[in-house]
Amino acid sequence: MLSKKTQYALKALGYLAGKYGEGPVLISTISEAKKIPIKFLETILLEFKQAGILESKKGKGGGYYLVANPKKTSLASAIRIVGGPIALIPCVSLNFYEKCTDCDEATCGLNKAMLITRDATLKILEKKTLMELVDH
Amino acid sequence: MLSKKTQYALKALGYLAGKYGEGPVLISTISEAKKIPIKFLETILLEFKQAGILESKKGKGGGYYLVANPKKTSLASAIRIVGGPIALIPCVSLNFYEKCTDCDEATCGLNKAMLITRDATLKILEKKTLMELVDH
DNA sequence: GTATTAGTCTATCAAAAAAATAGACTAAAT
DNA sequence: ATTTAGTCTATTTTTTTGATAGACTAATAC
Repeated sequence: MLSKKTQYALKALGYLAGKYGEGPVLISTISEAKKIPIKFLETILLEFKQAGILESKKGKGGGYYLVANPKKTSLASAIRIVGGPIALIPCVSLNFYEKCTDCDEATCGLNKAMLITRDATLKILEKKTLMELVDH
Repeated sequence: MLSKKTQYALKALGYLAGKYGEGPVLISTISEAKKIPIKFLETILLEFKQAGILESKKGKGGGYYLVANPKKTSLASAIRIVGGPIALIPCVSLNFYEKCTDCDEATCGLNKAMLITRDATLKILEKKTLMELVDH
């Protein structure tokens, strides 16, 4: 299950994707529209800015906006920025890999099963983009 | 990511699947083989017993064993017993469903994307069985 | 029938992660 | 200069996860 932070993040990105090309959107606007605690949302948006997905403008008429076309960013990369692993167990994670203490990956049945699962999940999340998060 | 408890659970079931038909296995044996804290493992095995996956025998020569052929139990059901949701967000979970507070599922883009992801994951986890967890 | 073995149950406890909040600071626009 | 709005640092609260202790009960062997 994705953490609440990650869910908030995806909702916020979906909202911004829907406003793409319309200039900066206030944090408070997103917060109210998507029912996200404003201070929590601030840190989420900052992380995306630091990752290069979002840009911001200060002062009057400021806010956050997507740098690139929402079709350019996959859900997988968005989740990784803010939420961490997509794989179900660490020994099968691309970006958050950790070696098992008690088993040999070459012979571990669990490893193999989870690897297949991760591939299927990833295949979808790499293909889907922020565009798909826009409500209709 | 699956909780450590769920990972322990799958490892334990894999071990028992490998010993299927050979009579009861001591908790302590599984604990040592798979490096699982014994008291933690006790509660996990109990949960599986209560769910009807495992059976146990007390006293000398006792232990835990699989009730049915390991091919009969899917990874999805094993995970659900001990670990909870497989879906990435609650509004898309079959067994741990929770309604979103801030969106309409019919029009929510996130909901739709996560539904597709869940289906793909589930398709695999429903097909794979405890048999696949056996090391080779 | 009593000693031993091994699972069962209840109760906590500790640590880590997740979620939320507060407030001072800085940049930009009017 | 003032207002607006994002940035940064710090802290707190809550929840979840992971781990442990010990008394109890059932079954077997002798």
